[in-house]
Amino acid sequence: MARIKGSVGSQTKASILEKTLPLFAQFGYAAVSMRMIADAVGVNAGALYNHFPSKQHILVLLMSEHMDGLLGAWADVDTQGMTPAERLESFVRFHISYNITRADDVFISFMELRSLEPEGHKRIEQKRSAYEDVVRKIIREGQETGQFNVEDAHVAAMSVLGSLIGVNTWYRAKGRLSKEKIEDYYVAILLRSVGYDAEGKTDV
Amino acid sequence: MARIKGSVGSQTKASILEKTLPLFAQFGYAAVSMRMIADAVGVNAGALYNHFPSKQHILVLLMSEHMDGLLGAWADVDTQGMTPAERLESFVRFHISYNITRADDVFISFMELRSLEPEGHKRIEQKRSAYEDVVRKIIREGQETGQFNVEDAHVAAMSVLGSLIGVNTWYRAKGRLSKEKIEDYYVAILLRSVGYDAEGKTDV
DNA sequence: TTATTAAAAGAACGAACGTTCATTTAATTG
DNA sequence: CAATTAAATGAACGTTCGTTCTTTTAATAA
Repeated sequence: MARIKGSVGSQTKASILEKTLPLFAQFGYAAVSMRMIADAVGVNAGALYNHFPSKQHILVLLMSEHMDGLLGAWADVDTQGMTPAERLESFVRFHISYNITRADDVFISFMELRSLEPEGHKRIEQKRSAYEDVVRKIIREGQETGQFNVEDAHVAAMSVLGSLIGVNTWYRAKGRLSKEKIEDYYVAILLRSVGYDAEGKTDV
Repeated sequence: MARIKGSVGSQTKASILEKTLPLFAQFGYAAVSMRMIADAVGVNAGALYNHFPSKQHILVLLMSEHMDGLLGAWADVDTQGMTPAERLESFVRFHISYNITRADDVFISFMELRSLEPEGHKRIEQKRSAYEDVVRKIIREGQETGQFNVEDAHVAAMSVLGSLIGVNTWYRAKGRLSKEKIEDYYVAILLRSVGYDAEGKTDV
C-alpha cells in the first residue's frame, strides 16, 4: 500500500503531536519508540519522518509549544493597575487553571528537560526562566510597596512556584475538591506565605 | 580474564549502586544501559548479574533505600513535647538538610516512579505516602490547637511539600545563599503559609 | 591441599531501536 | 489531462538493548 485516501499532512502532524504527548508523559521520552508513536497514530513508523526529521524534534516541538502557550496565555491576562497582592492572586488562579487541564504537557516540560539536546535545552530553559521571572517580579513589587513581607524575593518566588507545580501531581478532576476551592485555598496559602496580611482580615 | 584479584562481592554491589545513581539521575532509567553502568563500575556488563537479577532491581533498591533512609532519619528526630509550629520548623529544617545533600536520590525517587513495575511501584508509593502523612499530621495538630489557621490541612500539606521539594531543583552548594539561610527563609515562609502568626512578631 | 564457591570476562542471544530507502498511490499543480 | 508533489507502506540498515552462557581465576571451606 501507499498514500492513504483522505490523508492530509497537517492533520497527521497534529495527530503525531497529540498521540505522542501522553506516551512521553506516561513512559518517558527514552522509553517511547517511534513504532509506539506510529501505532498510536495509526501509521507506519517510516511515515513519521514525512513530518518530523527525528524523535528529538517531536519532543522539542511539544515542549516549546507548551511553554509558548503558557507564556502567551499569561500575557493575555490583564493585571494593569493591580496591587502586587491582586496580581499574585491572578497569577495563582491563572497557573492552576491553565496547568490543571494540561497535566501531560506540564509533566514532560518538567521531566524531559534532560532528554533535550543542547540547543533545544537552552531554548526551553529560557522560556521557563521567563515564567519564573513573572513571580519574582510580582514579589519584588510587593516588597517595594511594603504590601508583602518577605526575607528574600527569589526564595519566596521559588517557594510559590514549587507549591503551585506540586498541584499537578495530586489534583484529580473527580477528587474531593473543585478547581475553584483549590484556587481559593492556594491564593490564601500563598498570599500568607509572602507575608501579605489581607488588611487584618486574616488571623485566628 | 576472569575473577579479578581483590574483588569482593559486597564491594562491587555497593559500587554498582553508587555509580548507577548519578547515571539514572542524569539520563533517566530508560536511557541508561547496563553497559553504561558496567563501564562506570569498571566491570563487564555480564558481571552485573552476579549482584542484581535485573536492571529493574537496581532501580527498586536505590529508591527503597532512599525512602527508608529518609523516613528513618526523620524518625530519629525528636519532636516530643513540641508545639505544631516547632514541629513544622523541625520538619522543614530536616527536609532541606537531608535532601539537599542527596539530590540524585531525591530526583530519581520523584522522576522514576513511572519506571517501576507494579510491585515496586506500590512499595515506593507507600513510603512516599508515609512521608506526606508526617506533614499532614503536623498541620492537623496545628489546626486543632488553633496555632495554625488553614482552610484545608491536606491542601496546606501538599503546598508545603511542593515548596520544599522545589528547593532541590534550584539549590546550588556554591550559590548566593547558605543552607542555613535557606532553611531560615523556608521556615518563615512555610509557617506563614499555614497561618501561624509567630505571636505577633511578624507583620510589617 | 584439595574441592567448592564467588566474581569476573567476553562472546553470544534474539529483540528492539531510530532511521533510511525504494516503491506505491492519492492529491495538487500547470 | 499530464506532471509533480505529498503521504503513505514495508523492508531493510547497522546499532544497541537486557540478558544468558561458558569459561577462567581468585577466594574460601573442608
